[in-house]
Amino acid sequence: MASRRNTAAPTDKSAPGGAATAVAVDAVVFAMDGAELKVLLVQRGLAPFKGSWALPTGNARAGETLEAAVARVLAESTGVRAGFLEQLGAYRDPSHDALERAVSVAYLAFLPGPVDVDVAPGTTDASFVPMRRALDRRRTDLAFDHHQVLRDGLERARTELEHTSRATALCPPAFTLSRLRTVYEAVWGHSVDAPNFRRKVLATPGFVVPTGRMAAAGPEGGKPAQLYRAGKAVVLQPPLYRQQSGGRRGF
Amino acid sequence: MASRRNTAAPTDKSAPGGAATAVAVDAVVFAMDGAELKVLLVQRGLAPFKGSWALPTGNARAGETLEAAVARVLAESTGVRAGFLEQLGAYRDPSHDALERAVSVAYLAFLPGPVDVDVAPGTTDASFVPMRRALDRRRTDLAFDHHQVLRDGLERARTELEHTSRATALCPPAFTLSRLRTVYEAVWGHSVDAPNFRRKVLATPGFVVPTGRMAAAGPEGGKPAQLYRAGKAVVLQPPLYRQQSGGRRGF
DNA sequence: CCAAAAGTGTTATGTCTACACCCATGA
DNA sequence: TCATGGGTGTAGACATAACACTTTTGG
Repeated sequence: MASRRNTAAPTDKSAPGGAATAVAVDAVVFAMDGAELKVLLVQRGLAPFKGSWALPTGNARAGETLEAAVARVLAESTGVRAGFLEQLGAYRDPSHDALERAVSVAYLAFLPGPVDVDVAPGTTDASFVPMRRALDRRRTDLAFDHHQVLRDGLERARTELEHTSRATALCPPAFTLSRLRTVYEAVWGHSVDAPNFRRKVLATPGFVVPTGRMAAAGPEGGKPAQLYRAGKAVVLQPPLYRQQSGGRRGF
Repeated sequence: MASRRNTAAPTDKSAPGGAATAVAVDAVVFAMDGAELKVLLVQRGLAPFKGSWALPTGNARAGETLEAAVARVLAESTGVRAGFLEQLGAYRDPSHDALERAVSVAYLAFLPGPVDVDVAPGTTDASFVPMRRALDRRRTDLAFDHHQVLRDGLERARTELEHTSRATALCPPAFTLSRLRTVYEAVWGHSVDAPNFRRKVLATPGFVVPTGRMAAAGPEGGKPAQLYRAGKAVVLQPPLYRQQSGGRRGF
């Protein structure tokens, strides 16, 4: 899954010449793997939290926007390139020493599937791990306040799926409505009625656009499905409501 | 409106003994004044942006949470105390010099009405100004990236009113449903049908609770209205939808 | 009595949910 | 022909918007 990378080592420090900015950026990168939602984690090889898992993180450089910083940190520490990174919030790290990590700003990104991950110098492992495992404190010990950041990222993703078309970012360029539905089911943690889902998606102009092509039928048969691509709409009006979180089947 | 304060001058710098944290906090404080929405601004008496208006802002101190920092900065620079401050987002200041304001974290608060505002040392004026004027670049020149922060704050307030009971924070402890409706109209920038609004608010359990008391009738007469107080519900289910922003009457 | 504002009723229209049912494919 | 999954139909429950109407006050 993760391969040792050969490129030059990132410093993971502030840019030489610039003053220490004390601003860290964290990346919450979600990806679908089959019907399962996974998140990108790295295992730290250096203090603090050596040996713990963590979200990809690093320091912003002087003169760099936060978006550029998180994209660079993500690429340098895992080799992963994310298209759109959306700000999740700012976190005052409880373990902050005065200059380093005075504050960290978390960003959220969606990928269609798990991609090859580099293990950068300073880390001992890096991979996409199932959400359920990543959020379980008994099984995964996350560095800094990354447990809270990850929880917030999941909650943000859940409401994003209700109100925007961002779910298509968790699908490949061409996808069936079933694939899109499994995204909703994986993120929300409960099943979604297929006929009604189909109608609501197609009734929202610009959510998905038919490609005219068909997907191959599954190995067990079944009617071949129409292939769609993401449309230009961003806001879903009306929204796609998830189940009230009374009976939780999710994480 | 604004009174000169006599208390000790805040330093508006990082705490003595702590290292420079480079983390600024900004406060977006909304208040209702009659049927109008206003925002708290201060006129800067010091560089940078001397003479410009700005949101109350200052630096976080070492060891201080962001919430504590913004509450302290708000109180020190205007004398205003806000109950609940909600994080709006992190902004990389385009005009940042390496150590100061490397990043600023904005917070949002609601007050029932304009309160007395102190003019702290380092500022030449401070008051609640109408949203329309504050957002109009030709009439109000805001320091830093505060124009964008203010726009984001208004947009956040608009969606908060749709999905949560936060609108009650813009009302006094006891209020009529008409008062609550004017809050929605002021923030959304369009009128709301009174009968339907009433029904939806009362149908949402825990949104408002009747006090049993009645408000006095207005100067021009009219049936006296029931007084309500805020309930314990936070999320509105179903939401109170604002008008689609096709015909904008607002800001 | 009139104007003003609170509050109730009503109706047409739309939306959501749950589930029955049909269609096309692989084995 | 059967299991599997794609796709359509539909009926009841529920929510919404628009507006007519009644009630209670001050002038």
